Amino acid sequence: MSKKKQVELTATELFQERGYAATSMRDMAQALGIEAASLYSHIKSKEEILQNICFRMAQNFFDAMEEAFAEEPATAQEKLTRAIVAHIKVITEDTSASAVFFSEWRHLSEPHLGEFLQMRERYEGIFYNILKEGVNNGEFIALDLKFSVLTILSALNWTHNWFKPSGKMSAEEIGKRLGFTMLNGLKKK
Amino acid sequence: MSKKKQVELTATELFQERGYAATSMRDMAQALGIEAASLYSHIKSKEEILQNICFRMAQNFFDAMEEAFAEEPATAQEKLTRAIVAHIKVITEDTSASAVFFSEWRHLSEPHLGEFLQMRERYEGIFYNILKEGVNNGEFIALDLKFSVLTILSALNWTHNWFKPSGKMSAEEIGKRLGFTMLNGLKKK
DNA sequence: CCAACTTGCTAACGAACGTTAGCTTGTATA
DNA sequence: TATACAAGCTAACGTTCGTTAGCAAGTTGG
Repeated sequence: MSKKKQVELTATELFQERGYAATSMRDMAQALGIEAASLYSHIKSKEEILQNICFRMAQNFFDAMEEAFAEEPATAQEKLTRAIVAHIKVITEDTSASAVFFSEWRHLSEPHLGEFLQMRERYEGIFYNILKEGVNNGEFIALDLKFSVLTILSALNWTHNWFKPSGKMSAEEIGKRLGFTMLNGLKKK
Repeated sequence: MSKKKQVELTATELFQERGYAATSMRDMAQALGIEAASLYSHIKSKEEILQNICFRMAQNFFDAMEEAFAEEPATAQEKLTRAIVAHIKVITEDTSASAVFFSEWRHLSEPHLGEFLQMRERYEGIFYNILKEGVNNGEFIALDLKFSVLTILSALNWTHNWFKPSGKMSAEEIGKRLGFTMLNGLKKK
């Protein structure tokens, strides 16, 4: 692994744990066993690390979605399940970067911040369209689309807080369960 | 409103917007139209503000839960719905403080941090027990309890990100809808 | 009215921040 | 072998941070 990759990995963990603003270059350097000034042999700036994390994760989410829909599923339910599974897979592949992605983007400076927010909006639109299709073709109950997209993403996006690779459930399984819960609810029929 | 209350309110909004660590005393002072040093006429320290926010919100959540269960509901479903509604009411009553509560607690120093985490664990236990009761008495499908508590709380806890008092839905309505979605799912029967 | 308190200010402190500059040593390449 | 580059270090910069100290003016209460 390149030193630059190591720097980013260490930074990601520290950003997750302490937050971007509360993580200093000296913290990062110490964790890597070097001096803060030496970090600049590998990176341009502190923010460059954050940008890399945020835009890489954003791209991962879009890639996963593209793969999930490589072949067009027949139903909106299938689409939703696939979208949820894909989303969870990205999160669980790198929970630290996901955590940073979900909460530290606000520290991006312009124009990166604006770009990031646009990407996010586009991504949410994918879920919106799936739900809309499901409501329109009668698969889903009548619902407030925006509200429901946010509810689903809320449930999904907190996964990084508690997912453990060593835990009982695989990412696929978690995704499937979340999909099931979203579609069927908790109540016994 | 007392000046101390104003300081806390302003700080809450800034903490929400920028994060605790990235909000300086000078930022807060500026927003209040005074100098940073003057803040110390009203507060002891920066962290005192954060402590006040976190522990006040924690208490609010417990109070709301106590009120929701003033009379013992008959079913686990009713309990869950009440718990969800109560939870959402607290969040929507003060979305800024809620946002700070959910994400900035990590900046608390010990022993406050430890206390906070204990309170949080106790609160999650309430949802855990409701789900457990529902599963045991056959109201809910067999499920992984921990996973489901986290799913529900995930969905609920992101509400502060998008709830708008001026929006179409009241807090009660949002709570009811979230409860309905959790219990029944999106799928049309 | 006067003393005590409150609330603001300026000035400053010691510490911490992200980063640059210059140097040294090790490594790679022609 | 000599040169160029990489990767580290120390020292330092200018800036920012949370906070304290001392002062002045306004407010409150006896």
